[in-house]
Amino acid sequence: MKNQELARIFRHIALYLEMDNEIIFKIRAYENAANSLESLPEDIENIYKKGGVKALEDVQGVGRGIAEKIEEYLKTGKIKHYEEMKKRVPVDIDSLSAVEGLGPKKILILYKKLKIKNLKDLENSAQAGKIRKLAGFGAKTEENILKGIGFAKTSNERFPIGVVLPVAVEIEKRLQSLPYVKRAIVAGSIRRRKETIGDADFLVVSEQPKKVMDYFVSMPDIARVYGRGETKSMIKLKNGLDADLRVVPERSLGAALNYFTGSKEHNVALRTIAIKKGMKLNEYGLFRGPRFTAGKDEEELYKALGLHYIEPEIRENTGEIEASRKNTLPNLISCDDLKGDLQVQTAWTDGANSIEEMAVAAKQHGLSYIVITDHTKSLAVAGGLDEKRLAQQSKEIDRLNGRLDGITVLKGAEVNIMKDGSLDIDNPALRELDVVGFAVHSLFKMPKKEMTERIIRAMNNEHADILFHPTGREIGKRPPFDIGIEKIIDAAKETGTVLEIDAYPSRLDLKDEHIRLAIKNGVKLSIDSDAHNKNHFRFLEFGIAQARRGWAEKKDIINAWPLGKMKKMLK
DNA sequence: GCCGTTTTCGGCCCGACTGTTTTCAGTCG
Repeated sequence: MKNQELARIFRHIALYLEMDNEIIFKIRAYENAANSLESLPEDIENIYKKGGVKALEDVQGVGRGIAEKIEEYLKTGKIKHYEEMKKRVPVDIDSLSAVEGLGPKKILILYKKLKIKNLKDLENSAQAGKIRKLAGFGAKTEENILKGIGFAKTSNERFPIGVVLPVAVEIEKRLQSLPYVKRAIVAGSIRRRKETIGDADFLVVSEQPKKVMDYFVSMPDIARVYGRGETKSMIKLKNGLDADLRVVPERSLGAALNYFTGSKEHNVALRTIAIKKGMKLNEYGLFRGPRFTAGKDEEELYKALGLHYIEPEIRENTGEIEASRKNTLPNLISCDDLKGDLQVQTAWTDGANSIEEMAVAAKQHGLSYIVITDHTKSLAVAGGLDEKRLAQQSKEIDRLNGRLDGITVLKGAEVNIMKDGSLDIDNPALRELDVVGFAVHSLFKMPKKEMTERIIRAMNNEHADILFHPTGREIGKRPPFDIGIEKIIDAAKETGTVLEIDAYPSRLDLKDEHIRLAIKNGVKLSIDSDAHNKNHFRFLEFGIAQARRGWAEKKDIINAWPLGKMKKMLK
């Protein structure tokens, strides 16, 4: 899929245009196209193959000019215009612009005056004291560049939501406990529950902003202070996470929360609506001329714009605003809607706790049923179960259900999909299970066509109920398998197979846009913790967030249904 | 360069902080 490559090129073109002092709107057009391509669930090459340049122009942010550049890239692997730009200013634009405080204008001057092309050149010139002598630069800038180089390696890093959320909530609590703080809220991509987080945004209501700033920039776990102003400060924590804090007056809380929650694209769209209505929207409120119209809370703000309230998880400007205007927003699944968990590992294989311990923990978590899905025999590293051991486990589950109260334990397995698409447990044994989960755990690098066919063949097994972690990715560690997700979704619909949203923080698989695509095609989903110990049921929260980002409703998620109805959905 | 429930031409989101400046450009989100 070339979507990301093209997005990166258009981002570079935008930077080069900025060096040339091109008008801001042309630059934004390239950035918009890059954003749009990055979040496009369909393969741009497919779109082009099906409908040519005309179809490309239907993509948001892509017009005649950029469509032709996409075509050129798909046909020749290059974009002439871009190649010329690179030739004229041959610098490593990604790594240089990753240095905090270094943008296209400064990069151009550094190249022209000092022939700086990459981080190494930059470091040498800075250390030699050459940068401070350039017009528009100074000793402070040089110092910041040197600091920035040290941080550049980590500054682009994104952290899984599962790692960041507890840290952010902790800081939120600390801020909230200060006597001069009225409200403290985590906003930004954390509030939108994006799967990975670039930085943490905190919003505070206080009448003593200076005191808040003092506290924030001197917290014990800070590695660096980027900036500190009257109402805004930026820091880096020792764990590598960047954090921003803004203080606003109370009447602006809703507008500020909306602004700092984003996404940027969503905000821009809202502001455009405000302008069309003869108003102005910023983080302090919605204004008609000098008159404050709305902004104390978000509901009032959306209403004043002629919209229904939009949940943070879907504020990505991917159709939510239109749906809000027409009052066709989804009724998103919520945190307490889940009744069961359909993927749970135990000490029978690579889990840490017994079946009973997992069942008790699940009940405490508010669930009324779980499925035990230990690995199967071909996954030797996990001590996978064979048909005989599965039968033994089944007897233990029967005994346990006789004893347990308020929670039902179902029999299942996480069966391996073999190279040829067959399953590693025979059909008579599968028939005995309540829920057959199945997944790829080997030969991750198969070519796209073979991998897709392999999985689809497994989906056609008469007992195969739920495809676990369908794309196999591990965030920050392993890319997804090369598969045709559209074909998998079609096959799920045809075979009545459920697709999983694996809530394990490093997986979050399926991802949001695939969830939305699956739902659009009438495919049912499950949200499972993939728990490997009794504390892992809390991961369900992240799966629900992921499902909400994919516009999922209760009716789409089979383990939000009562046990009887859920079982009827299975093969 | 994109886009259209004002428009196929004339618009295009808004503000904070820093550093190097004597009033602002560059960068960031």
